[in-house]
Amino acid sequence: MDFFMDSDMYLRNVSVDNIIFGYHDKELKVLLLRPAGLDKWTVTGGYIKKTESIEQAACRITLLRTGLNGLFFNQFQTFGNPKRAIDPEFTSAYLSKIMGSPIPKDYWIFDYFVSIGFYTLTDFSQVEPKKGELEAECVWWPIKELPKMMFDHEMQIREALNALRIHIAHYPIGYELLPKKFTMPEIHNLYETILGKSLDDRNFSKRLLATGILVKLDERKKIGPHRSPFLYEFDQNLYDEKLKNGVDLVF
Amino acid sequence: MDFFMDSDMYLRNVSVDNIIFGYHDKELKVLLLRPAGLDKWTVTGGYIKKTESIEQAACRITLLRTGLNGLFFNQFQTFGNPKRAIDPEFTSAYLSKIMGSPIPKDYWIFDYFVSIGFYTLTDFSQVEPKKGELEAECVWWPIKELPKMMFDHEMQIREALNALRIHIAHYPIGYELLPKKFTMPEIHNLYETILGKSLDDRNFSKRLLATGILVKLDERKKIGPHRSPFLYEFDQNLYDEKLKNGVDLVF
DNA sequence: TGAATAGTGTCTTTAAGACAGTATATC
DNA sequence: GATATACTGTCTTAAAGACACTATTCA
Repeated sequence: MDFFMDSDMYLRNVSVDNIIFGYHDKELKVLLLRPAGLDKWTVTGGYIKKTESIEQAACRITLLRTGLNGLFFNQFQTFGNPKRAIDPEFTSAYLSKIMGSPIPKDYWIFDYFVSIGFYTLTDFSQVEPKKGELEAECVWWPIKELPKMMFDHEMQIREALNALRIHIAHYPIGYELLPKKFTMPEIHNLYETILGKSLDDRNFSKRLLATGILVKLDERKKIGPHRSPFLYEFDQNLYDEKLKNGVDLVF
Repeated sequence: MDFFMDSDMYLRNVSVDNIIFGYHDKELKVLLLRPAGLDKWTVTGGYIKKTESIEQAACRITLLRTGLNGLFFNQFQTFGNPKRAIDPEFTSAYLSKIMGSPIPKDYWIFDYFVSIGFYTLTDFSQVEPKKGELEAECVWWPIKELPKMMFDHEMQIREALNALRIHIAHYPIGYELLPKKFTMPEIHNLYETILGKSLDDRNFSKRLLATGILVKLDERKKIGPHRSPFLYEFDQNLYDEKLKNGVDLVF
C-alpha cells in the first residue's frame, strides 16, 4: 500500500474523508469499504499528496473508488480531536503486519489525524465500486441500513447528509444524479429521497418549474401500462448560474 | 517561540486560522497581527497540540490574543493547496534567524499547511489585543479598510464574513456583541453592519420581536437631546434554543 | 421651538401550503 | 373497463416588503 511505502509523499496528520452518496431509482446509498479481516466499515478516504490540493485529493479518492471524474462534490466539515487517534483494533490488525517490524509507540502515525470531510454525488447504477488491496469489500449501502462503522464515520455520514440537505435548499441538484433526460416523477423522487420526506407533487413541480432550470421536451418516457410522463432536461446555462448564485428551493 | 522549540507538541502540516471579528458602535473590525519587520498582516492562527481538538486550538488562540474565553465561534472552511506553502518572505525574515542554523530545504515545515478556518465574535471595546513575541502589532482593523495581507488571508476574511452572514440568517446573534442591556437601534445597527446593508427599521423590529428572543425592559437608555430608547435583553432560554434549533431571520 | 432620534401600523404583493379530480397508457 | 400513474388549478393563509407620520428629549 503506497502510503506506508512512500509516506514522504503525503502530508502528515491530515487526511480526507469522502462520503460518496449514490442515488438511483428512489434509493440513496453510500459507498463503504470493509478492511480485510474486520467486520466494521469505513467511508472512502485517503491521505493528501504534498503536491495536490485537498480538493484534488478528494477527486482522486472518488476516481479511485468509482472510476469517475468530474462529479459534484462539496467540503462540509473538518473533524479533529485526540479521540480520532488511530483505532487500536485497526492498528493491531494491519500496521505491524504491513510494516514488518514493530512500530515505535511514538511513531507519528499514532498522533491523531485531522480529517477534512467532503461529500460527493453520483448515480450508483453507473458505478462499479473498486476496492483497494487492503479491503475485502467496497459496496453501496442503503443510507437507511448502515452496517457497523469504524471511527466516527457514522457521524460523518450523518453530518454529510445534513449538509447535503441544506445544500439542496439553496442550489439546484440532479445533474449528476439523473439521466440526461428525466421525468418530473423521477426528479420528484430524488428530492423526496434525499430530504427523507414526501413532497406534494403539485407544489413541487410548480416551484421547480418556476426556477426556469428545466426544459420540457416534446417527448415522453414509455413506462408500462399507464400514462407516459414527459421528459425534461436541465437548461445548462440556467442550472450553472443557479449553482453559482443560489436559488431558493426550500421544501 | 514555542512552536519551533517544541515542535513535537504539535500536529504537522495542519493549523488553525481564526478570524476574530469585533463589533462595537456600528463598526465591524477584524483582529490582525503584523509580524515584526514586515508590512503585511495576518489573521490570528496557530498550530494544534496533539492533545487538543481543533476547537480547543481555536479557543486557545482566541484566549491568547483577546484574553477572553467562551466567545461564540464557528468552523467555516478548510483551506489546503500547495500554493499555501510557506511564504518565502516570511521564511527568510524569520525561520533561519529563529532556528539559528540553516534549514534543510526538505524540512517538513516547507510542505504546505492545511488550515482549518474558524471565525470568532466579540465586542472589540472589551478587548485589549495581545501580540506575541514575533509580532510588532496586534490591532483591530475596520473590515472596510484592510491592510495588505499575507498568504490567502484576505480571501479567508471574505469567506468568514460570508459564512457569518449566512449564519445570522438562521441563528440569533448579538449575545457576545452587545452589552447585556441594549436598545433596538443598537441591535438594528449590528445587523446592518454585519450584513453590510440597511434594513427597514419597522420591519426589522417587527420580525426580531416576533422570534420571542427579546425581552423589553421597563427602562430607557439616556442618550442625549432626543427621545430615549427602551432597553431590551435576550431571553436566555429562547436564545439558546434558537441557537441550537435555528430560526429564520433572513433580512 | 428646533434638532435629533425613537417608535409604531397599514396596505399590497408574493409565496407557501393544502387540497382532488381528470387524463392517458396498457392489459 | 380496470389499473396504475401523470398531470394540473384554485383557494386560503402567512409572510415579506414598501411606506410616513407621531413621540420624546433636551438645548
